[in-house]
Amino acid sequence: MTVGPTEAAEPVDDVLAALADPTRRALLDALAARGAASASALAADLPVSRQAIVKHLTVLERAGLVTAARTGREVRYTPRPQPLDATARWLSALAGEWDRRLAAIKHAAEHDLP
Amino acid sequence: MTVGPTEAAEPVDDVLAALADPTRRALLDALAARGAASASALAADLPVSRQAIVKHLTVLERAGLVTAARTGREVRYTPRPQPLDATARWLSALAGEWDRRLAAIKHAAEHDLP
DNA sequence: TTTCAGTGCAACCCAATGGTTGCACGAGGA
DNA sequence: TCCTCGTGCAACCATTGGGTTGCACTGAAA
Repeated sequence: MTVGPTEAAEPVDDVLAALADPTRRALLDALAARGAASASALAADLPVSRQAIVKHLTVLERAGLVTAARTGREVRYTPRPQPLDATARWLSALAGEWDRRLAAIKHAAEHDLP
Repeated sequence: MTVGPTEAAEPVDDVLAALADPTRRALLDALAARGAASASALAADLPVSRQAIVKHLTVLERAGLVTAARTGREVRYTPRPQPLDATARWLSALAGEWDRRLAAIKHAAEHDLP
């Protein structure tokens, strides 16, 4: 699972960083509601400038959470659920690992030092 | 599920923000490996100062990912898997919702505009 | 062909944040 | 009792990052 200290370029890194910003989450919500939209269209909904939206979309694209597709003079962005699901699984696995380790330590404590 | 734009004080917000930092993830890894440890002990493992560790632990505690317990003159921190699991579920549900919406939009496009 | 909506690029601003050092304080062990 | 280890607090620094404004470019409609 490679959760160890040598976690350089962890795939979930970009996703977590992208999801950490509330504006970005709102942006993803708006995108998911429409199915696909351009930066300008999204800027009309959110209380930030188009340029800010574009920056966020770039971050989201690097995280694989959206894909960009140019059609004529506009660029439509579409949400991608896959990395979301992958990260969910990663988190879940990590939680499981913690549970295991903590249980093992507790068990050892109860037996070796009574 | 309240994923809407009025997502003030979203419970996963703190968790995502906390998990977004790689140093913090390494810190959690070290903590989970030991089961529990003090800030000073953790500082011996990671390449940052104790004070930096303390700051990170504060963030993690606010996110519910660790709990602090004082024993004598030292404070031992213990990882808490629960918010991790909750966030995993939240992400998974969000991914599911995206899937639903995108499928519905695709379906509508194929039928209403043939 | 002229006009206009949508993008792309760049410079700039300010607040948040990860990190450091220095020092004072309190609890335990020698 | 004295010394020491682990904390807590505060000031401070550099960088990142979210956000804005301004301008140049391009494709499509009038």
